[in-house]
Amino acid sequence: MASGPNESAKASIGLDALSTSEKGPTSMKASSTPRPANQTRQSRVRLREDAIVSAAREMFIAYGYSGTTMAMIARAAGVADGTLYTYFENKDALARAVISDFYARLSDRARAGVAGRRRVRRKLEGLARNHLDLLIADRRVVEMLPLLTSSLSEYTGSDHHRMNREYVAIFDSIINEGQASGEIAASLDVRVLRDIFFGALDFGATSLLINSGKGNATRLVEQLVNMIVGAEGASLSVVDRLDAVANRLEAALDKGQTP
Amino acid sequence: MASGPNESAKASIGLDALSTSEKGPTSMKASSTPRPANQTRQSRVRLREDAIVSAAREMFIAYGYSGTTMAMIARAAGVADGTLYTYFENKDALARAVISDFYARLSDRARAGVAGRRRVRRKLEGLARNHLDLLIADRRVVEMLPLLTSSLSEYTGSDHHRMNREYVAIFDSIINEGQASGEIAASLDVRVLRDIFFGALDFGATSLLINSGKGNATRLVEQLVNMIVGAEGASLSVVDRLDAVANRLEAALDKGQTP
DNA sequence: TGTAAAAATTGAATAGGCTTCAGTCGGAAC
DNA sequence: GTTCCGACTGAAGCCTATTCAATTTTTACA
Repeated sequence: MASGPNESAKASIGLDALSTSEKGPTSMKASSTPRPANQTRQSRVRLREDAIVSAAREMFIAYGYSGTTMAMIARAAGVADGTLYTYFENKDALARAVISDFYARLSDRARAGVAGRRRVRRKLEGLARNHLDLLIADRRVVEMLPLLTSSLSEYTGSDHHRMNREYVAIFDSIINEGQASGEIAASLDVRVLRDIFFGALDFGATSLLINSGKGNATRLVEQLVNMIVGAEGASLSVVDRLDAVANRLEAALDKGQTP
Repeated sequence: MASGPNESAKASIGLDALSTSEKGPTSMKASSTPRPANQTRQSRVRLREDAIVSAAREMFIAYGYSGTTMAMIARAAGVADGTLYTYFENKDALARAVISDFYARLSDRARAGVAGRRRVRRKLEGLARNHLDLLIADRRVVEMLPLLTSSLSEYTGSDHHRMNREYVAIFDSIINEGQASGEIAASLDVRVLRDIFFGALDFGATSLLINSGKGNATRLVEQLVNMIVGAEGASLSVVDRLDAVANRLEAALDKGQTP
């Protein structure tokens, strides 16, 4: 419900990265000597891994992190308790896999949503809407993240950090485009815009859930994008525009006077 | 603003509210028949409660929620394990008390910081800076919140919800003032501004911690406030109006030239 | 196809943390 | 001085994450 069936490759990507970095059951031998006979096993393993992650996601969403036990996940995935530990080092690693899966879906959808749009404003709106929708659907998954990063120094360089960077790059490139075309004030710092954009959506998602809002999501997205694309931040840019107006008037006056 | 500043009583308020709603050791008898002799005992109890909450906060900040055990808190507070349960129903309730304490401090500082300033812009800057600083200092405390609200319906009407509303009221009143004076575009929805303001600060705090930023906090606060107070949402319309004015002047000049 | 090696799976046992509760302590009331 | 009552204690109980020896399944190879 919250997520839906695994589209195709997207989940695999996130999980691939995890299975090798966390504690994948796939041996190095398998990757060095890919034999056809191995594929069947690998695909079976992959399938089971997917089943475990899916089961975990559903349980986490339904009961929260501390509210779901490993036994519950095992039962839901149709495996024994111990089997979970063949695929994931511990409960935290399993939760991280769920989050990675979420990120992969988020990025995929974001890229798809942005791709079809021409104007910077529309791209930002699409990105915001997609982010907001997924955030609302999988809120509990996202909320687990701070719990799992015991120290920030350890977060830096982690898989999640990488995935987050990749995702944010989509936003950055839109901002760059907007600043190049003049639709977004060049005086605004991309890093600050990031905080505003994603922070507002994060908070907005929670607000919407608490107030069980309906059309409010649209209002939030619209006003948020307005503040960024309207060339707003810049009282500076207002000054610039005043300059431009003055220039135009002067030019017009000059033209009129010369003859 | 919203209420009176309680320099000394602040922490007590939050804890009072908790100790009665959670599982306070203070009997109803005590409040119905306040005897002088009782006060000593009560004050001792209050002191111990404070000690437990302080110890819990320090442990939570140092080791995170799941990383701190009740035994650790008990040792740090100088009491036996079981004593914790005389004051708080369980680990979650203790964590909630820590968060309530944090909220109380946040509100007090915010009111104090805003009080000395005249201009809307300065008030917002003060509020933002205070919020950011405390968020960075007690990040781990704040991160526990989503964990403790198992269901959003249960959050509504809770102590935290009430405290959050009180705190946000400070922001709201500044926005109202700004919109009345024209410094903030009236077209901007307060609810959306809230999400942007607090969301950006929340995200910004994490960003700053990850990048171990220095002067970046100031930049974030400045640009964020700029986007709100710059009369931005309206900056579009301001720009439009300037354009319109320029057009009219140009047209008038052209007309004057033609003859 | 048959067999040995390797991988995957199992679930009972272990370990550790939250929570309880029967018993002890210390001050207040009279 | 005695009784009473709430505060306090810490060992025991329970629940859950995690381990690991034993078992089953799969693969490799003759």
